[in-house]
Amino acid sequence: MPEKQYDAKQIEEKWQERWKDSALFRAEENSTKPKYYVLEMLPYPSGTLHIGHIRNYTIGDALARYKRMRGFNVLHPMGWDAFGLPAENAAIANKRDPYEWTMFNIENMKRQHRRMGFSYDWSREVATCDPEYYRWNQWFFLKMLENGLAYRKKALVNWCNECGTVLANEQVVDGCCWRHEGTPVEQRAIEQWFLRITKYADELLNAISELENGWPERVLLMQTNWIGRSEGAEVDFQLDGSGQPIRVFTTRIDTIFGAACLILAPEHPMVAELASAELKPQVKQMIDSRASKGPGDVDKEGLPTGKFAVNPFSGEKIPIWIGNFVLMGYGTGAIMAVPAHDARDYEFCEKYGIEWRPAVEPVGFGKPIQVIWPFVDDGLLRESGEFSGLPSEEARRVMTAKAEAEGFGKAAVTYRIKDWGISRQRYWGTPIPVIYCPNCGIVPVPEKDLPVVLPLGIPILGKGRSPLENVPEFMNVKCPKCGEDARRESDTMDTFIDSSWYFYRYCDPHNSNAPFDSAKIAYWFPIDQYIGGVEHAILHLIYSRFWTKMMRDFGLVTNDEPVARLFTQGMVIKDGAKMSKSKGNVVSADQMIERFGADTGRIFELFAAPPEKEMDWTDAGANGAYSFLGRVYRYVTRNVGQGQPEPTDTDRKVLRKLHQTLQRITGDFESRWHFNTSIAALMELMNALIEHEKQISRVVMADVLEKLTLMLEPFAPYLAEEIWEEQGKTAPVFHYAWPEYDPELARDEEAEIVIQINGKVRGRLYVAFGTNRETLEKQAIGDSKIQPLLDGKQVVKVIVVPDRLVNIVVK
RNA sequence: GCCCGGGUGGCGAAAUCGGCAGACGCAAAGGACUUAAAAUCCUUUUUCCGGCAACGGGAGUGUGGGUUCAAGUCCCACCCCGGGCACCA
Repeated sequence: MPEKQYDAKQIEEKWQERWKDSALFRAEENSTKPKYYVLEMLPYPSGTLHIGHIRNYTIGDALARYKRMRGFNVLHPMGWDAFGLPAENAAIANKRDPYEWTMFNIENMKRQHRRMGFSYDWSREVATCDPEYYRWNQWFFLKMLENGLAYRKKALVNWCNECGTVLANEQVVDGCCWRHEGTPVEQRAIEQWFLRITKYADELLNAISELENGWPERVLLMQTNWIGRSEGAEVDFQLDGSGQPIRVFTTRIDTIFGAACLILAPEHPMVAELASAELKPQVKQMIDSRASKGPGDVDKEGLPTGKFAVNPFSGEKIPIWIGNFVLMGYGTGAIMAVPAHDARDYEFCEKYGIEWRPAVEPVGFGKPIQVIWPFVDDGLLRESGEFSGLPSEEARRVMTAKAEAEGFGKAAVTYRIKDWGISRQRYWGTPIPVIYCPNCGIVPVPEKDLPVVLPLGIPILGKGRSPLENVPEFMNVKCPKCGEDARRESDTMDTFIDSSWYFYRYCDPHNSNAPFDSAKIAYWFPIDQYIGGVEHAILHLIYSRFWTKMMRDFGLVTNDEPVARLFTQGMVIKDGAKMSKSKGNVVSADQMIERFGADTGRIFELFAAPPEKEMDWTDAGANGAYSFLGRVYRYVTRNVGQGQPEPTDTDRKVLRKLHQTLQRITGDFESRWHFNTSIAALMELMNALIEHEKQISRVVMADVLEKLTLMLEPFAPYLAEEIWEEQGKTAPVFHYAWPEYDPELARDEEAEIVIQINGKVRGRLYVAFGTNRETLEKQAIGDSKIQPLLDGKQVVKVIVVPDRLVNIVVK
């Protein structure tokens, strides 16, 4: 057959037409096959896919296609994280309605996904801005409200002036808004809705050990740090005079005899009574200046109250200060400062000349050791009354017990994680389903009235208050309890709620009676492989785990965790630089496909680097991937039905290479996921096939072409389908089984034995596999190249590693 | 400051269990085909020394030490780069 030129565009358009609107990639409903749920994090519909997004989906799609060929019932869905600020900001900037803007983007990105050939089950597509989706956000919220997991309180919250809304703690980066890098986050006191994620803090932490096999260690570490469990004790100091207790939290109760002063956060409730009239303006200033401070170190500042507190262990009176570095939101908002054993306390007390003394000394060897203050490690207690001489660890136990027995303290655990503030003073999100009634107070919207539909086509103007406040048809409502005039909640939910459970909805996307059918969840969950960027290590991935545990406690699901295995792929950069709009180096999927084709993009993204590492997109590199695919296409088209009529000597060699390739790629899928080496293996196979092109028999040629196509399918599906058809076979390729490799065929004919002298390679032997040590040693020493080198030397030792090497140690 | 990653040719990388460092690709150089270009194909390509050559020899995986017959891989110290956390008491 004459060879044909590779025309990616023509091939890809042809197959897109055939795949369109077909049920080819649908997951089966009542299958006897084992299930496999592979999922890539759903995108925000920002407008266009670029080569950075594509990597994520290419990895997932390769896996989905491979697993189908391995006989799994694969669920591989896609959807849209469609609520959020960018839609609203675009609406303000371009006067476009957020709904229309979002829908337009979804259509465009879906077109790009199809063009890339990703094998999604589009019948399960979910867009989170669809009332049929977000009504279940509201439904969950009501259940949480009922169960005390959602509550409203006035709290200091993170406020971004640019967004004009509140941010969750997880959305504050370096003291600035995660979306506006230069905008410091302010602290404001606002009435907010919170979800009690802290109730699950311990479980979220403990279950991390069960995820260790499937999740990247660094993600688990980040979550561990984020939850920030810390064990210690709460201890009451008494206000000198009134005897009123001031509670502090400490992890180092063993150092309490070294407490030099008590320091309260400026927002601490007792500051009101402790601070004199002339001090109060300074306290207010301290609060304000910290609120407006950006990232970086804030200098420690303190204000003396002139009042004293009594140390419950030593009876000593120590001064009470107010300090800007003490956080109201952590522990009790008050600390005991032990400068001898804490770097921050040391800095503070040195600055203000507060006297201090040590309470713990290093465990020495009888000799006095030079101690550098502060000494923050454990040691032996000194000058600590009855506890002197005890090691720190024991002292903590004994002293906590004493505090508990005498009623001035107890063992306590605090967490860094705080409850999840979900109120956003924004339009484009899920309306929070509550009504404020002048008579009845907070009234949940009855379940039968869900969804509370977000009104469309409304004017979006300023910032600071939800645009919904200006929509009377939405705001004015009768109280469901008493029927009086009432108002709706105008805040909407944080969009991280949408993404906390979307992957459950994929299992039952059109259910109008419940968020999903629990039986379907029991079949599909947990997600076997989740793939996304590491930037979601704490936000999305901790919320999702929380949501799953909450649903489990409501009896909706039986799994404890949503995701069995997580893979975080590396970033895509362009010519060594980060892609960004301002640099103008963002390559859209469309541009890439026009120039190289979807298959080339997929192959190159996998080939250029292992998937967890950063990947540098260069057009020259992509060109290399293109010529590889061209070589494959031309080779197949000119060799279909060709070959020597009789078996040849070369057949064995070619089959060996084929089965070695199969072995490597299968191994990459099953364990390492280093698809860069999979593609390299395919290239090596092609090189070998080209080298031996004319010496391969017809039978072997047909076999090799078939298996080559099957192996290509997860990576370059368009080309695979095309050359499958060229071979006279019936599409689609992924309905055929992944080829098994034959270890007998894959094995090399002879073992190549390296002969070393003192660790340096000096020669080689070719022997049968399994040749014994004695024979190898004899042959190596007797080798004609080796003999002269041993002349006049004394052989000290010979190390023989069968099938690998012989190392002769000489003197 | 603390906690994770990582450092291998001109570049992206490979070496899966301590056993031949640099597979595969890019770029570069030379050549074939072509009126020409593109495309395609062939050859060379870690570095230094010797040789017309086949080839031979030395060095080499951030730096310095160590373990071992053998180290990119294990151990200790340090340097640099990337990421996370950062007054969390």
